[in-house]
Amino acid sequence: MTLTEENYLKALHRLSQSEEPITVKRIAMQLGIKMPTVTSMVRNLAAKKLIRYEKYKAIEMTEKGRRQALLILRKHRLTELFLKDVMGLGWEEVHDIAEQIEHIQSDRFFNRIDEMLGHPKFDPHGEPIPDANGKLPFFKAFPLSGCEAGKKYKLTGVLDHDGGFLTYLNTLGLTLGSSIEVIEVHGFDRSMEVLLNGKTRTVFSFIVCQHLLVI
Amino acid sequence: MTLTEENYLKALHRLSQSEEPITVKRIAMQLGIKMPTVTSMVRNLAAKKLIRYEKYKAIEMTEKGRRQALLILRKHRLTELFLKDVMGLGWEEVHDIAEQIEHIQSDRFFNRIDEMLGHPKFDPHGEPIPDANGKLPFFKAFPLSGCEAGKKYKLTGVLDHDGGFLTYLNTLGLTLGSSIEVIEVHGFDRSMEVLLNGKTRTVFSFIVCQHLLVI
DNA sequence: TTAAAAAGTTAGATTAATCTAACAAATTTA
DNA sequence: TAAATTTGTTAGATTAATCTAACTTTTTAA
Repeated sequence: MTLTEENYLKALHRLSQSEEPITVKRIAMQLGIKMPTVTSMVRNLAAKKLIRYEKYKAIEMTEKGRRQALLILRKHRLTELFLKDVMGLGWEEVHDIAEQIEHIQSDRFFNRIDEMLGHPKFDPHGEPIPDANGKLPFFKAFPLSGCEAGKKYKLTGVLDHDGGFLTYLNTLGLTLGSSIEVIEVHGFDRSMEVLLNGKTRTVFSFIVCQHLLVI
Repeated sequence: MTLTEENYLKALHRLSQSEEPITVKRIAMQLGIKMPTVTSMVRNLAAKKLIRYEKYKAIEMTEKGRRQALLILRKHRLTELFLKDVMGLGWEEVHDIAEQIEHIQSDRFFNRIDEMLGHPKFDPHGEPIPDANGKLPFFKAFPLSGCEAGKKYKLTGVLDHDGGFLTYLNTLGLTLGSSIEVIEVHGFDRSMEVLLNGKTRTVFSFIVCQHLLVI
């Protein structure tokens, strides 16, 4: 596959996540190119059985196409985590670099990254990381705000990457993988009494709970 | 610069290291492509002032072209070291991956690699690593076998990457950056009495000395 | 010193990815 | 439902990087 084809597959996969059908127009907007360019590329991708395409009809990904897209997504998400956790780069700068590294062809390289990160299942946005076969786990991380009192969860991601919020989590000793036990949920402001890592007891406002992704 | 242009510059730089003039034929062989392809590309590179080119004459790199080539070489060599020392991949497998990663566009990424490696000046083949401005140090590492008694050197690379040799160096506590003081050189077998890191005293055979690169 | 060989160039074709202009189909709306 | 709008396709051009075939220049060697 060429680099361009890989980028189309990624865009296609992203578009398939919404309810709207995948159209030539949407692909063109997603990639910032013109519609005729898309028309010719979808014919090419269809010839390679990566998508199903009929003139004037909505486009669908095939199982093969989805698998390829997820393998690229896996490389992208593992790379982002690696750049951040191993190389110490900031969240705001990792995306553009991962966008380039995701096209590197080397199983050894990405498997080693996966190992060094301890085979993570989610990226810090709470998005699941596809496995080496391009398969996704059935479940997805959800915000702590929807959780029940008396249950225990694991922090897998955050939805606010602002310095302030992350610093706040750090002072609580809360990192990816930490346990969060919900002791009580206060109805009046939807704040939560929580026990962190079985040690620290504190209160999370509803806003905070909305930004913490757990499984 | 396109990926292809970067690869031409790398090839050009490598060819410029030998005594032979740089010809269309040699470039074509180096890159495994046909001569007419090279002819058109050298016209392009000349238009960009990266090389000097006149029909039927030998090709020369300009200062600008050399600088670009060295910046790519810097990325390549830093990447190789990183893959090996930080990610634990083997010497035999790092080249192909570095060949791809050297084209990543991100100063942050490579500067961070440089930092994590402690700003290495040489790769383990004894080849100097160009600095962030595409400048090479004036000197190059040389084998210990040519060194004088009574002087102190720093280990910067090895020419034998066999497991056995490296294990031998490890048991002596010798790593990149270690100091080696030559106490005496025995004329009859050209072996050397040495003091390692100011502590361990031992004897290196001529063969060993030939495989240790120092400055 | 000229003929043969090697090296280099030109011309023209090909492929991937893009574009604009013009036309066609599908959808929305009056 | 017919006109207007939106969406999609075709046709043909462009650019980068490559090729083959044919021709030219330079070098080597008889």
